[in-house]
Amino acid sequence: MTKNDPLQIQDFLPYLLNRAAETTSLDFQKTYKDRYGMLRTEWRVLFHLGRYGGLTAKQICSMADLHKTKVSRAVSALERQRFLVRTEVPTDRRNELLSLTKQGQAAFDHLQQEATRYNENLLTTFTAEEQEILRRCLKKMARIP
Amino acid sequence: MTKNDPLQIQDFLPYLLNRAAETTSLDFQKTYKDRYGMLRTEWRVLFHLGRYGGLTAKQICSMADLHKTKVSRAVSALERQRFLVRTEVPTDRRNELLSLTKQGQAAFDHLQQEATRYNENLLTTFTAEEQEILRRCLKKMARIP
DNA sequence: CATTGATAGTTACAAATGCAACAAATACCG
DNA sequence: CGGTATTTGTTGCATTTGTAACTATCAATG
Repeated sequence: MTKNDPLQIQDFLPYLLNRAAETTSLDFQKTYKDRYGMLRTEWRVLFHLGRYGGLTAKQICSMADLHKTKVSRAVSALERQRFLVRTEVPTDRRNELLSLTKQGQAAFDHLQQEATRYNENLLTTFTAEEQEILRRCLKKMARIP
Repeated sequence: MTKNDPLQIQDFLPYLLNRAAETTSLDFQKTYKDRYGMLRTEWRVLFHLGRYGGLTAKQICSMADLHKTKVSRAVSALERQRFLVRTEVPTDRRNELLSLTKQGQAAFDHLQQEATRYNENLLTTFTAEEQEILRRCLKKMARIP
């Protein structure tokens, strides 16, 4: 690709990233949508709570780079389905500590396994070096430290 | 990462891909949203038309991996803003050939330049080898031939 | 050609999202 | 203290999206 060739769409990274993200997300969605009735954001919140334990909505917002309204609604949905509970933090009653119920933990355990399997399966087509580079480049573009 | 370590969220590719896709898409959106009043799908359709000339909605669907309703609405919006026109195909009046107006072509020319610049800027942090691997891995995951 | 089936594209309705305004609690500062 | 500003989280409303049903045209088959 010389500098003056017109840009191919498949070389435009936001486009490529969106397509890869959609393809893989829709694939993996099969794992949780029907069985647990979760949306993508809910799965993402569940994953954070399962992986990192009790968190406040604010913490999830910044860790997952999600807007607070999206998190607020995902938390409500997960609460409604009894996957998590809120507990007041007495020292600052603006915060609510979110933690998984037994049922939420079970769902997380299962989905984490599936996620691991999906991920490993996806990565098998790449060499170790490619995996390493891919991860590093994606993190940089997503501005994840 | 040994096989039995729990999966880190930042190593789960659908998650990483979504974050990178959102970050870069929102960045680049600054270029077209205010100035041309386009949404992401509309920019995507415009890009395809500008890059590959007259196409039918169906062709755009399969090339861009977009659902036909999304394309239909994007086309209507682009038409309303006089970025494209539809012309009947006499041999099969179900098809409509979509082509850019002068104004649409001008917007495309400008945005393609911006896209190239944005892309090159994003890629400068990577080595040539990394760029190559990144592109290849993303295409494979997006199932782009 | 008449009937049935397929294809291109649109539309109606429900669900999800983004944005701004909001309420409640706390922090800051005279 | 008392008032203003910040922070955490929710809600209302407009916009966008997904799904399914729909229209219009064409193809295939008897």
